[in-house]
Amino acid sequence: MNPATANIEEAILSAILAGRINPGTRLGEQKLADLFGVSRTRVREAMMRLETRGVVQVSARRGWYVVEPSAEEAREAFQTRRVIETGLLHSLREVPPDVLKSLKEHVAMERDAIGAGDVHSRACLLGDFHIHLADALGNRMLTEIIRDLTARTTLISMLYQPTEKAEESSHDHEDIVAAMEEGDLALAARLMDEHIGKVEAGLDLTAKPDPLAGLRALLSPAVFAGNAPSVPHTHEHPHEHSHSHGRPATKED
Amino acid sequence: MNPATANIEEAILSAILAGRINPGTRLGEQKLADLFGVSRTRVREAMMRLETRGVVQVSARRGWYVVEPSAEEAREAFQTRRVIETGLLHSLREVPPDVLKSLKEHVAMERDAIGAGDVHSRACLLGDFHIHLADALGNRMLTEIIRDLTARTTLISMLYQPTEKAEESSHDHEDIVAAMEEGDLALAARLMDEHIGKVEAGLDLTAKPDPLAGLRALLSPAVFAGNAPSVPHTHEHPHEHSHSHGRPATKED
DNA sequence: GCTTACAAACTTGTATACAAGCCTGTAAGC
DNA sequence: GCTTACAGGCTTGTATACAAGTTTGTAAGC
Repeated sequence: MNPATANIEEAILSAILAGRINPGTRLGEQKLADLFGVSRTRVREAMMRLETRGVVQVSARRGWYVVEPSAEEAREAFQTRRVIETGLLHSLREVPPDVLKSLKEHVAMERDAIGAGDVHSRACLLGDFHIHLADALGNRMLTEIIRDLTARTTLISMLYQPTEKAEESSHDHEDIVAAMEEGDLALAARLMDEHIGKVEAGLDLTAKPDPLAGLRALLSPAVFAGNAPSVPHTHEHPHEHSHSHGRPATKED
Repeated sequence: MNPATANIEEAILSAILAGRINPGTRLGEQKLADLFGVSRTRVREAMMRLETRGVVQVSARRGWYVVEPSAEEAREAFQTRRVIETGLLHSLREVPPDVLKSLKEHVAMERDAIGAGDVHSRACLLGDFHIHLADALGNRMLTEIIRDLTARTTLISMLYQPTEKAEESSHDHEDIVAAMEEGDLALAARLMDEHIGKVEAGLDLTAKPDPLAGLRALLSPAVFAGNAPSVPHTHEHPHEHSHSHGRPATKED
């Protein structure tokens, strides 16, 4: 594949994984072309690839948007992750020592980031745990699949997660690795199942992603008393939610 | 997505799934554009999407080729399928009656096709069983993932499978469905694991895909006795193997 | 007869121009 | 004051032209 196109694709995907791009964000072709110093053609290629991978969508003649998964799609994504990640642990007969070592190191880094209050790298690390696990197996197909799924669940969390549970997630990861170390992979699989279930349960999927949520929060209660001032022109695209209303970008696990 | 692009993508993918396009086949942009009555632009879009999905590859300024998975990639693909499909069965608590019904119908169709000696639809059906299983769950993400994986394993089978085992595969499918009917999903998962393992074991991954295999078969032993006639010009691309040397296109399961 | 060099044809890579549609801002009419 | 119609700007959709590289066919030289 063209290296420039691959770079754009990778840059956007990892920005999503790191929680640095919000769901619903508009990605204009020309703007990205200028940003990366390439022509629109390349950007379009990258976008179409990302569309195939399920992280962006095109709205005809309006632009490319980072996906905003529906509640239904969220359920599917978590189900899929559960199937694959428990299946992965179940299919293992034993855990290679170097894999175990690198997973333990990863969990240690999670703990440190949480202890240091480093919100950003914490968010990255928590999502990366699962990718790291797949990667450690040396199966690139599986790694890529899980990467794409993680991108989606990251976006889902940004839309639906009302609370942060970084400590709990990290603890779960620790327990999973401990079970792997003891060679009890069935237990590890069960813990993973519960872990993903917990994360999913922590979401509020009934709360439809509300494009106006950020706006409403700004409006005073007087608005609802009848004497409403006209909604100020935000010059914001109706689909482009600014989810950047203070809540740190946390990943789903 | 553009409907024309989607059509091309779908047409090529399903042709691969049906075993009607061989691995290594060259897919020229202009040729496809003429065939589908669209411009090269659309064809390129479809090709890039298929590349993301892992079924075609581009060779710079030479053309697009249907992938020829290496032995290593073949192992990864089967491992991935095993992980996902056993994970899927394990994660099920119970099997909805309508799903069971449709799976039983599918297996019956397999039997009929085998009985009737209908090689082509048999090949289609055997691969479709797995897609059908995922589809029956109503999880579109999982279905698409398995579809892409099945495309790859289909190509792998065409490259490496020395023998056909349609009856055995269909029997395996029957047993899996039977276990599902009895509600013993752990058994179903184990059977699935063994089934995929059997299919993989049936391949000869040591036999590297040989671009000249088809050619050698045509040459008389005299060729190797020293007085070799010059190899006839085949006007065939060096990478374009004509795997269509008699063996019916069989899928891996 | 065999090898090597060269030219022509063909294929993809990339950019750009223009077409088509959507959104926003403004003004006219009620 | 409010609604509706319209124009302008902006963004993607699509095709096409040209650039760059690969393969193939041919002929000259050894």
